[in-house]
Amino acid sequence: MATGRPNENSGRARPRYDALVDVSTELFGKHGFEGTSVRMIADALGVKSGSLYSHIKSKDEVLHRIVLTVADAFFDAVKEAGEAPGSPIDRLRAMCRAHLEVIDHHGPAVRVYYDEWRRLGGKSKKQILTLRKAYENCFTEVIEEGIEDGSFGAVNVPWVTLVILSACNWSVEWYSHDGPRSPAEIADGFMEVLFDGIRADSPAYAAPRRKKSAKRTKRPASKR
Amino acid sequence: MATGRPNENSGRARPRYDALVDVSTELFGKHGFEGTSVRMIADALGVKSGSLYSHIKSKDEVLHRIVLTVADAFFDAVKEAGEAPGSPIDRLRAMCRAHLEVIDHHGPAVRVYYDEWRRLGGKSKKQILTLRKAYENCFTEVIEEGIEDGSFGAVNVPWVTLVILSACNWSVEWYSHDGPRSPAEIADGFMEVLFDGIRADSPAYAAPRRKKSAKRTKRPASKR
DNA sequence: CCTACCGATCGGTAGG
DNA sequence: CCTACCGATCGGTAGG
Repeated sequence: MATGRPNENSGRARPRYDALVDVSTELFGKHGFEGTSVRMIADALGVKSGSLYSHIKSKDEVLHRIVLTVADAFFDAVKEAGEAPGSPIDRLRAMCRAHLEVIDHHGPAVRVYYDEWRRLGGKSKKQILTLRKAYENCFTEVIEEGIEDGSFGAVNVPWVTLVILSACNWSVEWYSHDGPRSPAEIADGFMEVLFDGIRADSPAYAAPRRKKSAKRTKRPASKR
Repeated sequence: MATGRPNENSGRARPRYDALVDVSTELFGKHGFEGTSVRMIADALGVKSGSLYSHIKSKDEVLHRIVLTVADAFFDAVKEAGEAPGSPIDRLRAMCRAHLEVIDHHGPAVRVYYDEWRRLGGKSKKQILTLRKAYENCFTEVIEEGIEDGSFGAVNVPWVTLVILSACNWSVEWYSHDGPRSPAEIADGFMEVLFDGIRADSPAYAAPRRKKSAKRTKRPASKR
């Protein structure tokens, strides 16, 4: 939050600008940034293309705004979840859930974020990379705390971080708001795999079967 | 393999066509498909843009060719690794390694595959989705075998499949040929996390410390 | 927010 | 593989 938005102007409401960003988000998500013309945006707003430029300086500015908003949302949500009270495993679960909830809530803007952030210019791109790094550090810190307080074993922190980040980030490719699993259920699924592992002699699989919950045999949302 | 390439012509060598695809791959990877013009491709080949059309029917055809080649490569490599003799855990490791090796070997074509496959038209897109589904089934099958033969616990197959696919697929975002970790080392890292989990009472973390190998405290390639 | 327009560039074709 | 060109469209600006 407060990372500095393009065209920021003292918090005044700008409904035209917001509508412009919203329809641009839809179009960038569907056709890609380069595949979307300013005339497509203007048509969707019911105005002529020249009129857009009283609200924006360039098409790139709109992309920057979309990507930055999502990067802020991921960082803020995960940071808050990671700092809440609770055991390391519960906080890790809450961070995954928060990540999935951002995907759920921001919809097509998240697609634009993942697909187009690298097309941003030098300074904007660095801003995104900084936010992303801070986001990742939230995960690393909770894992390290879990090792220190005995919640987790002597795991390899970077590998564990990478696996959990991969699960969260890849979920943009298959998650659907209308799918069969909620963000919370998906976070549970991730945590189950990460916590228990798959080795046969893990305490998770010792008789009597099925601890925790009965959902071990159900399936998650369809994936690709 | 043999999934039918666009413009296929009885295996005859077509060095001009191949060079065209190679430079297009580089340019699509750097600027995106929509951000690359046929004139940029022609310039890189040292010819005029009109001359390209004696080798290709359209710019879209080139994208189809690139994406299909990578989809084939992933499927073939993972299938072969999954069918080799060995324990389920070793085969799973080999499949991850094979995935990373495809990323390593195909370089920018893999970027294009992940970034642009959804811009393909209806029939081409379905072809890609079919290959991807078959690729994923390879993982599911090995995991199921591992449960049956007692190598793994009574894990939730879809969630485990999703986590391992996420780790493999997300690696395109951070893997570098010049990075500190080989595909085999990365596969080992993934398998370590997936097999052992992170719970403190896993046999992996029982005293005496450090089984398997001593690299539990080293770090993987930098990630984002 | 509009009209009118800028120069540049787009994917692709005709005919050699 | 080239010249020459097609009509369409690009992001953006001037002046109201």
